[in-house]
Amino acid sequence: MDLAANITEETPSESTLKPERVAQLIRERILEDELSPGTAIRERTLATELGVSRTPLREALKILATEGLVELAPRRAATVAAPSVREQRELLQLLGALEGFAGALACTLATPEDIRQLRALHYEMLAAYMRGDRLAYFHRNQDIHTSLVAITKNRVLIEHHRRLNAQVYRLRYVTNLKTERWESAIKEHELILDLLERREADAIRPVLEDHVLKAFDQMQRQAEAREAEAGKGEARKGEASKAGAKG
Amino acid sequence: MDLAANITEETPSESTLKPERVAQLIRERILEDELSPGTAIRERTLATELGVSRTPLREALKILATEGLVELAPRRAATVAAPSVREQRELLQLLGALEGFAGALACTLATPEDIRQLRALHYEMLAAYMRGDRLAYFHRNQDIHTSLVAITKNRVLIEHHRRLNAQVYRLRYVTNLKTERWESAIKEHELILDLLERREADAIRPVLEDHVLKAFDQMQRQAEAREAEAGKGEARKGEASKAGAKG
DNA sequence: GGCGACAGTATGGTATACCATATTTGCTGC
DNA sequence: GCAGCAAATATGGTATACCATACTGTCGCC
Repeated sequence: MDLAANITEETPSESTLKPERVAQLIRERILEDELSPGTAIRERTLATELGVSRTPLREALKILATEGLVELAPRRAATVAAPSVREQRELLQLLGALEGFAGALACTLATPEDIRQLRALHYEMLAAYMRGDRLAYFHRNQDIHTSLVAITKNRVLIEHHRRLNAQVYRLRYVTNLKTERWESAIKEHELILDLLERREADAIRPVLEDHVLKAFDQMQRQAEAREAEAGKGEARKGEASKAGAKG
Repeated sequence: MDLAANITEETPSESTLKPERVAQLIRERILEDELSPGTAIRERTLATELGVSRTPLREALKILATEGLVELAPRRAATVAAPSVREQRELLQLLGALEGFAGALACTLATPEDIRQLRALHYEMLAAYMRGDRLAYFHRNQDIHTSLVAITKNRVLIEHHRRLNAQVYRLRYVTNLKTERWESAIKEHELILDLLERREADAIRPVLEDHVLKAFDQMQRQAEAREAEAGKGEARKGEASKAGAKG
């Protein structure tokens, strides 16, 4: 029973509860692709690995399932969510809707300082682009979208956006990195900033709504083209999330 | 140990898991106001009452907390969520945004059959209005909004809308019933249906976005007026949910 | 040789026991 | 009489033990 000293937190039970910390740990593993979509989560295994018992781990899994990051089936191991192409598109569509609404609101609410901050992030993103630093580019890109939503000061909106973003995080990562859409994406960002500065709520909304979806659809076309070309060779799943893992 | 036969489900462990069933039970109690906002949820008490142990109950609470229906604080009893006025407005604003987006989408996607169904619900709502059946009126109203969102076929959107709706359910109930806004609300519904039929996505969106918010703001004004009039007399909380109970 | 059934094992589901902490109450001292 | 502290109790947090079920591997029968 003494092998439970794995985590070695300095504050054993301070402000955040264990299930939430555990959930955060798993969240990070999922977002960092240490736990890839479709992976079965063995409760005893992961619990021992994290140095906790199954009870808080299971509560964490319930949280993550409600957030849509893992999928629970009765009497079956929890699996890291592997949204179908259809669901991926649904997620991005809603994400775009939220960002479009946020952008329209931001046209009223954004202070000059807010806009300056966004432009700063935009330039940092450009810098990363020039350096070819794809990870930094990706993160600045995320920051811009997150900051735009944050301008609304609507915490409920911010939270829903955060969750949706987490659900498509890997996807956006791949989308942003694997496509040759950088130029147009950057142009769109510049357009968005301009419209925000000119307070054109009606114009900014459709741009934001389509922004991520466009990237997705283009990625889809590329993926289909690649598939048609390669023929087979490990289709990198992502399609049928309910397919058995064995076989 | 044999007193666990309280629930008396015909299928003890079929498709739905216990924590989710428990969550649903608590959800219903919250929506039906058996558990009113701010109420402390005693784990042992409620667990015994529901005929389950604390383990699935706690998992259910984690689910409900993630959905925003209950609030968890470290080492403190879970409480039924009591959103502040500010958060209530944020919730309604996002709800409106989702419905506005859904309505715009529906202008493209809705089949004549969909629109007929909506009109049917609308007339049922009018019937309830004429009868003075406030509960039926409320439910038909809910059905209309839910059906409109369902037209999009976007399950992610539908689910987020459902959750937001649950969070403001009581609120909308009160809003719809306690205000003298029936006429204008009905007029708005008729406008919405007309615009949907004429496929005017750009016009329908702002109507839906403001629809619920308008009702809320009017209710707020009425509440303030009533408060100013009554002076004191049990302010029916709803304001500061984080305020200490002691003092 | 293949298919099916049965048994053993592993895994998720639930209950319970135990622990730490927070709250409350009563006692004591000022 | 009030305030503060201490102890007891109640309550949430976690671990573990036990149970039911699903999966797997093997054996036997067709």
